[in-house]
Amino acid sequence: MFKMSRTTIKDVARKAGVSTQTVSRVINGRPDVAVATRERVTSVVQELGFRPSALARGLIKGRSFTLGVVTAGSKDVGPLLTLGGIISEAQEHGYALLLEELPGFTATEVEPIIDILVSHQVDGILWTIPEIGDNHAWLDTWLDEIPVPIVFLNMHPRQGITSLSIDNYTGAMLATRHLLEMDPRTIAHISGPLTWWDARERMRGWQDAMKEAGREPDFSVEGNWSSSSGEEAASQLLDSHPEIDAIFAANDQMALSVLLVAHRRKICIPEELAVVGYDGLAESAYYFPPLTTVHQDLYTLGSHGVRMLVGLIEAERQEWTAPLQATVVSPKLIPRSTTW
Amino acid sequence: MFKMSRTTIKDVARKAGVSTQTVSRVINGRPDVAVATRERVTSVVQELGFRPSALARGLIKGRSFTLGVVTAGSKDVGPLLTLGGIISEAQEHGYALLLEELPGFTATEVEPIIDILVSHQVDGILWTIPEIGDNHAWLDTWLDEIPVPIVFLNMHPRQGITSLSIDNYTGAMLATRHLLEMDPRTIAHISGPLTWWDARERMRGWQDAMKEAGREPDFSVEGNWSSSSGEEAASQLLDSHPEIDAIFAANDQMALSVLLVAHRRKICIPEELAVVGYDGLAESAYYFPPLTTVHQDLYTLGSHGVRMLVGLIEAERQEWTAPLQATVVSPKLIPRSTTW
DNA sequence: ATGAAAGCGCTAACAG
DNA sequence: CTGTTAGCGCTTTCAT
Repeated sequence: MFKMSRTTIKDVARKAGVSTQTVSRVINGRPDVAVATRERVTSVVQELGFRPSALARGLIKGRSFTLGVVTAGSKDVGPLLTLGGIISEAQEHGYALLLEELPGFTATEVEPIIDILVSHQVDGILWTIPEIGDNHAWLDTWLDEIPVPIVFLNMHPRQGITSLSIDNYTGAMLATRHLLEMDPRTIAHISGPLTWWDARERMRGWQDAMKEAGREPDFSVEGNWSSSSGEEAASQLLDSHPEIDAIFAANDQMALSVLLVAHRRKICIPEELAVVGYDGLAESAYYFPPLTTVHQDLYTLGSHGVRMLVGLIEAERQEWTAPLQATVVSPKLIPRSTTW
Repeated sequence: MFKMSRTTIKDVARKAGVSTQTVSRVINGRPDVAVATRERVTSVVQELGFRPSALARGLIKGRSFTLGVVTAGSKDVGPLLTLGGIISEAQEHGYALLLEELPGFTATEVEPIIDILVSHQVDGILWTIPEIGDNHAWLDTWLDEIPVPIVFLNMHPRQGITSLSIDNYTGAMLATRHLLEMDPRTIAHISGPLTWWDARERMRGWQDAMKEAGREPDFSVEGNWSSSSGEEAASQLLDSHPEIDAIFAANDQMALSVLLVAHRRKICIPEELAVVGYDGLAESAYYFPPLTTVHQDLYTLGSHGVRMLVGLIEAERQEWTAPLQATVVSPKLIPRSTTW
C-alpha cells in the first residue's frame, strides 16, 4: 500500500470546487456557509478522509490544546496513579497531553524538558515531580523563563506559585493520634527517605502528635518506601526496642512488611503491635489483617491539578491575571483491623 | 510581567545581523557557516532564549518526533506500569509522547482518538488497550486508514499486524503445573473477567495443564481482577467445595484475598491450601505468606513496544517495508511460600 | 559562506 | 455567502 502525502485542505477545496477558505469555515463549524456548499464540502471531507493538521492550526493560533506533563519515577505506583487522574481529566477538557519524564530526580535536566514542551506550544505545564533535596531550587531563578502557566503537584507551598498538595503533616497527625488512642507504651515511625519533602512532613506530623500527647518521639528508622526497606526497618526496631507496641509506617508498602515481620515473630496484631500505614492503596484493605491507613487520593490530585491548570489558561486568555494559590487537601484516616 | 510574543528566528536574525537562513543553519548544526558567524548567532540565541518551534518544524518535515500512545483504564496498576516503560524508552530515543485515553473499553470511540493523533503528525502509534470483547474489531476494516506505523500491546496475535504480547497461556500452564507438583486433590481457578482475552488465555492454560495431568478442571469462578471480587470468589469456592486444596488466581490482587479468606478460616497455607497468583507485583513478596506468582514484566513490555515502533518508523523512513511480526514474550514463575 | 524566494497547512482580515 | 491576500515560524531550493 502506498502512503501518499496526506490530504490537505487544498485537495478538499479543489474537489469540492470551492476556496480553501470555505473549507476552513466548514470544518470549523462557522455559520456563514450556504447549506448546499456545506454539505458538498462535508461529503468531500468524508470521502477523502481529510483531517485538519493540528500543527498548522497551532502555528497560527499560538496554542495547541496540549498540556505538558512532567513526571518522574515512572516505576512507582504513586506518581502513576496521579498520572491516571491527569489523563482522564485532560481528555475531559479536550486537551491532549505531551508527556516528558525527568530522568532520575535531579534538577539539572530541567531546562531541556521545558524547552521541548514550550517548543511544542503546550498551553500549560503540570509538574508532578516529588520535591526531593533541592530539586525545586531552579524555581526561584528560572520560573520567569517559562511563558505558560504552570501548576506544581505535591510541592512545599511557595509564595506566588500555583500548587496543589496533599497535607502530609496533618495525615501523619491523624495516624499518630489514632494510635495514641490505644494508649500504647510507645509508637515508632518508619519514615520515607528524608530527602523527600513528603517524608519529612509525615515524620514531623508523627513527632508533633507525640509531643502533643506528652510522649517523646524517640524511635524512628528511615526507609526508602519499598517493602524490603520496611522489612529491615521493622526488624531493627523490634530487635532493639522490644517495648515498641505501635508503628506508624510512612507508606502502605512498608507497613505491609511490618505485618509480615510481626507474623514471623508470632506477634499478635493489633493486640501486641498496632500498625498504621499511609497511602490507602486499594489492596491494603485485604492485607492480613486489613490495614489501618491514611488515604490520599492521588488520582483526584491529578485530575484536580488539571482543572487548576485549565483555569489558569482560560484566565490568561481572558487577559486577567489568575490568582496564584497554594491549595492543600487533607487525606483521611481509614481505621481497619491493625488498630481498633 | 508582560508575556510578549515568543522570540522567533527572525528576532535572532535581526539582532545578529544575518538572514533567518543562517540562523536556521546554526541551530541545526550545519557545517557550512563561518565560525565567527556561528558564534555570534549562538550567543544571540542564548541571550534571547530562543527556542525553535517544534510546530513549524513538524509542519515542514511532515513528522514531529512524537509517538501517540493510547491507553485505557488509567486507574489500574498494570496499564500504568506499562506506560512507565513507554515513557522512559521514548525519552531515550528522543521522542515525545502524545497521550490519549480511550474512555471505557468500548470500540466506538476509536476514530476521534486516531484523528487527534494523526492530526498532530505523530510518527507512530502504540496501542495499549487490553483486548476485551470485540473492541479490536475495528482493526479488520479500519487499519488502512491509519497513515503511520502502529504497534499493539497485549493483543491476540493477528496476521499482518505488529504486536507484542505476554504469553498468558504459558504463564498459566507454569502456575498450574507448579501446583500439580504438590499433588493436591484438586486445583481451582479464580479467573479474570472472561470478556478479556488475557483472562481467557490464563483460564485455558489452567484447563490444559489440568487435562495434561489427567485431572478435570472442574472448579472455577469468574472475578473482575479486584481484591474484593477475589474475596467473594474464594469464599464461594471454599464453601461449596471443601476438598479444594489449591487455587490459581488470575492476578495477585485476587490471590491476596484468597490468603485473607484462608486466614480467617484458620486454613494453613500452603499445607492445607496452596496458592499461586499472577502478575508478580513487587509487594507480593511481602504478602503473608509471601506469594508464589507468575511474573510478567509490564514495564519492559512498554519499553520493548517503543523499540519495535521506533524500528518500524525508521524502516519506513528508509523506504523498506518493515516485517510485520507478532512477538510473544514468556512470563516466569516465582516460587515463594504459598507453595513449595 | 550567505541570502532571497517559495512554501509546509491552515486561518484572519479584508474585500466583494 | 464566498474568494483573495497575507502570514504563523521554520526549512528548502536555488542563487550569489
